[in-house]
Amino acid sequence: MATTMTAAQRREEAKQAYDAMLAACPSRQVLDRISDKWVSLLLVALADGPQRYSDLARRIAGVSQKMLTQTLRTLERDGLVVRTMTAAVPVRVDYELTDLGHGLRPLVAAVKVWSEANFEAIEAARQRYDARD
Amino acid sequence: MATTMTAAQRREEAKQAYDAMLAACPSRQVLDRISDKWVSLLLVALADGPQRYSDLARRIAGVSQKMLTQTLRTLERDGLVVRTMTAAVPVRVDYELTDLGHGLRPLVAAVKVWSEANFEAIEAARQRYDARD
DNA sequence: CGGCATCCAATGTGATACTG
DNA sequence: CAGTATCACATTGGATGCCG
Repeated sequence: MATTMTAAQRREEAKQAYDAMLAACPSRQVLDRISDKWVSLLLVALADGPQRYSDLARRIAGVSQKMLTQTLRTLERDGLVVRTMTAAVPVRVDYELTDLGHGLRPLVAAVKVWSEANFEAIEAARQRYDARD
Repeated sequence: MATTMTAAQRREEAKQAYDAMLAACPSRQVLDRISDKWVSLLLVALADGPQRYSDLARRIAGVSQKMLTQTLRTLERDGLVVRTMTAAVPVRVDYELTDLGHGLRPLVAAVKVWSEANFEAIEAARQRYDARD
């Protein structure tokens, strides 16, 4: 039986090692969280100040209602964004970066700047790679 | 017929708008690319210098062989990493950051530092959020 | 207007087995 | 050692309809 357990055991160990690393390495969780397609985009969009839900939906072309709401919820939960609801008809909801969110903003901005500066180099590298044998 | 087309039309327009934004906004593509769970981890792991494939697999606990290879391939294609194969028995393959990759490294490192510094604040925000009614 | 719930298709990811 | 190939499954994400 020992041999038949080996695979499962290794899997278990690997998973535990991963979980342990997750717990021991907080940056991993945060890194995973902001390594989200829409998070960075949203952070950039909110950099200009408070925005209405519909404004965000318009500014971030291609985002579905579901993803926009979902992403905003996680950002709110993580304390990076505050949601302000104004009771009126129709309802008005604004989203705004918190201090915590503002702290992350320059980092995302830096990545954005880097991306714009090095986009051509990456594009060239891709073409070189695809053209190779 | 005009009414039945509306939904499809809106979808088409949205997609075109998204594609246009992708083309017009290069940072979007790069942002999406580095907004990958394993890319940032790999960049951090490679910061110390060249690493063998098996070393990387060991250092980044929880990554599957498939994801490791796949991520390394895209990084190589994007010109952020170089792959060096040494013909021997057994074969030896090393991965190393390029100049381009090194340029991105401090940015990822900054995010990592921020994550470690603000992890507790985020954790606290989550608990506050989850405890709310 | 700003959502939420549901269903469904596409994609991502992992486990496993096999190869030079 | 450093992969590739395949299958199965989980997650993502979009479409749609309904609600306060």
